[in-house]
Amino acid sequence: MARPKSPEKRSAILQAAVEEIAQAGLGAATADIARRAGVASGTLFSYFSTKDELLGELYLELKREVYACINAEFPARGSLEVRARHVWSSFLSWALEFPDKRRVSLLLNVSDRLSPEVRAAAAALSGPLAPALAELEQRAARRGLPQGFATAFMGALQEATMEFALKEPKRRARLIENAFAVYWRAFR
Amino acid sequence: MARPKSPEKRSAILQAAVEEIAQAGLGAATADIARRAGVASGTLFSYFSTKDELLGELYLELKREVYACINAEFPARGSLEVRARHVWSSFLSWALEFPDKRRVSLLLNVSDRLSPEVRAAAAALSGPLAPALAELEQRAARRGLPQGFATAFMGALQEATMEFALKEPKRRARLIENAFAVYWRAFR
Amino acid sequence: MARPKSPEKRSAILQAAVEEIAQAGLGAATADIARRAGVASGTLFSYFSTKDELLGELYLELKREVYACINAEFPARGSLEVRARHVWSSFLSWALEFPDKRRVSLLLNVSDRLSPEVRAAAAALSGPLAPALAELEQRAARRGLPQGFATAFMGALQEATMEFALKEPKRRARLIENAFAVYWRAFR
Amino acid sequence: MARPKSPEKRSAILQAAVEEIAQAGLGAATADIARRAGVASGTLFSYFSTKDELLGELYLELKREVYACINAEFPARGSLEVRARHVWSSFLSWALEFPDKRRVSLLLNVSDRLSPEVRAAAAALSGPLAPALAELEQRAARRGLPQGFATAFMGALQEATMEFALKEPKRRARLIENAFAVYWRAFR
DNA sequence: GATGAATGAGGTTTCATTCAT
DNA sequence: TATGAATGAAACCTCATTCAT
Repeated sequence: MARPKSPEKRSAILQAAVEEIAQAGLGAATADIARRAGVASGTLFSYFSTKDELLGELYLELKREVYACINAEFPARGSLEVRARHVWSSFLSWALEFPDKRRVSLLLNVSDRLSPEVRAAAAALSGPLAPALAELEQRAARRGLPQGFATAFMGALQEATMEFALKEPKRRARLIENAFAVYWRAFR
Repeated sequence: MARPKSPEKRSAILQAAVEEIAQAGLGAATADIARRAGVASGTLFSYFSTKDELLGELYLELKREVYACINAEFPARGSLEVRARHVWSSFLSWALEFPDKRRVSLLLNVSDRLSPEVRAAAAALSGPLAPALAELEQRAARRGLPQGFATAFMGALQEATMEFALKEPKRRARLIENAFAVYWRAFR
Repeated sequence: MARPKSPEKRSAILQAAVEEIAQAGLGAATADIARRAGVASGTLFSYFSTKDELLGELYLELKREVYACINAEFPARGSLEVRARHVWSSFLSWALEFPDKRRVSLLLNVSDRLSPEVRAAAAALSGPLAPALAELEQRAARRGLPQGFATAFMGALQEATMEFALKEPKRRARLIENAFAVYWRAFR
Repeated sequence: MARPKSPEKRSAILQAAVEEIAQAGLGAATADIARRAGVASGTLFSYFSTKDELLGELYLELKREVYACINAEFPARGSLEVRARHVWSSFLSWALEFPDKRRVSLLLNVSDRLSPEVRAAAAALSGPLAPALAELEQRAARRGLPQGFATAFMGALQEATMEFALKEPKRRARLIENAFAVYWRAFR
């Protein structure tokens, strides 16, 4: 199964899935996704043998995209604060530019439809960003917090920040900076 | 009246919904919920006319429960830090004691199946806890953060904390305290 | 079953059935009928052991009512034309005064929910009106038409007349008279 | 296209609907209709998106059929009597040949499940038959009867005739002719 | 006798997936 | 390979009827 003959079609399906799921939730019908992608409903299943496989691939694709975005122009030699701020703001840029993708990513993350394999694969995707996170984790550890906490915390705070940034686009830049200050103060 | 509609049955349905949804997601079948509650499938609809109504009531019930838990023994005359710590730890103990309820609450919150009315009703439920949150918001405002941010931030950080507290029950108490320290440092 | 302790309740149920069925068709829910009648849903079944029994009784009641209306002031000694005209116009008065009852009667008649017994009982209800119809049948027979045709014809023509009388209440009286002329010309 | 949606299947569903509804009324289950048509229950909904749509299409199909039958060999240049007699007898032969279809048509007509659009579309279907009916209406108008009455009257009388023709197939031809004589006498 | 909560079969409709074309 | 018609399990919800109170 799943023999991608045309990468364009594959992308079209994934993109259509984002839009459809952002609107209708994970219950979005495969037929609707296929229609929006401009392919036949059966075709979808020759690219993804199962709806769950589609969801898994979609999740990985979205993760790949965020990480690509964060890793682009990553100031690998900057101070930890500089690197942390980069992670912070480039993720938020991406999330604010593609709110549908972010919502789908969240929905998938919270759902029980992602196999452990997919979750593991997603975790392995972070790339050059990883060392910076590791340093943050060290600081967290010094404060008696477990491995992974700093990252989870950043994610959670970004989540909260997003919500407000979407409501008030005008103050967006300031909000992002001020929220980072909160984060940084906690770990400095 | 022949037989009053029994509050026990209503509770049984809500409780069954929690368990079923925690396991199967919001797509859990009403028939399964009814079966688990020990009532006929039709009975569920005489307590909640619609699946969406059931979900809404469930959400409110869960919110009522957390707030009841937080407001119990609320140190209304303590310092802000004391009150914030109370909110922090009593919420976490509820969430850790009833992880299913927390998960369902989260699932509902993220979903698009809650009517604006329900969301409004849920927001109106916080009670004596409200003034403490308001004070936290004032501090956030002084740091250029929008109204509501402090609360959202606390929620987000609790979310992250939960995840780790569930993984390592033994270090739970320490984790909760340390994570609060992080929170407090950010706003102090 | 079916032990009518309170004739008022029985009537209330039948009246409610008329209104509910006129609006919602024969699929009207017994619970809705009961509610409209101001009795408990279970009570309905102590007056009529089955929905079909209710429908049958309702049909008979309606027939009784039309016939009572037609037979009141029946000009038993008038010419056939006088008597036929009386049947004609008194039926139409009733039908126009109680369009709901007429509609329900029609719906029941066309449906397959009336037992042969009920149909037979209904046919036996016509009373003093019968001889007049018998005379009309004789005339029809002289024209090579089968037993029952004249009556069925009158019913069908009344049906058509009703439809127009309901649309234009102002010309009602003239229409009724003119339509009778058509009927009478056919059999004179 | 993979496989064109087959007109045979569509017809089979409509035909099955006729049979099932003739027997069980408009409440006939879609699943039963599908089974009788030899298709899966879901298939029915790919031909007709809703039960009501099925009913509407069925009504139109039946109307198309009667009109086709009446308009075949229509003596457009005959006298009004000749043309009226053609309408009369061709309708009756259709109705007598397909009593189920006639019953379903009647049931639908009396029900409240036909949208105004469908009723309008049905009315627009009469074709070459229309002018003849118009002439009949003129005659009715001269007798003080409203627009539409002559047609409704013919329908009503046919209804009555049918009933008897079904009971006594042997005298059918004579009955039809004699009943037409009654009609014609009324308007001559 | 009256009530209305409880029942569960059955109704319509959706949708992931298969497979003939 | 791509198509979309076909499938049928399963979902939500209704309702006639029963029966404890």
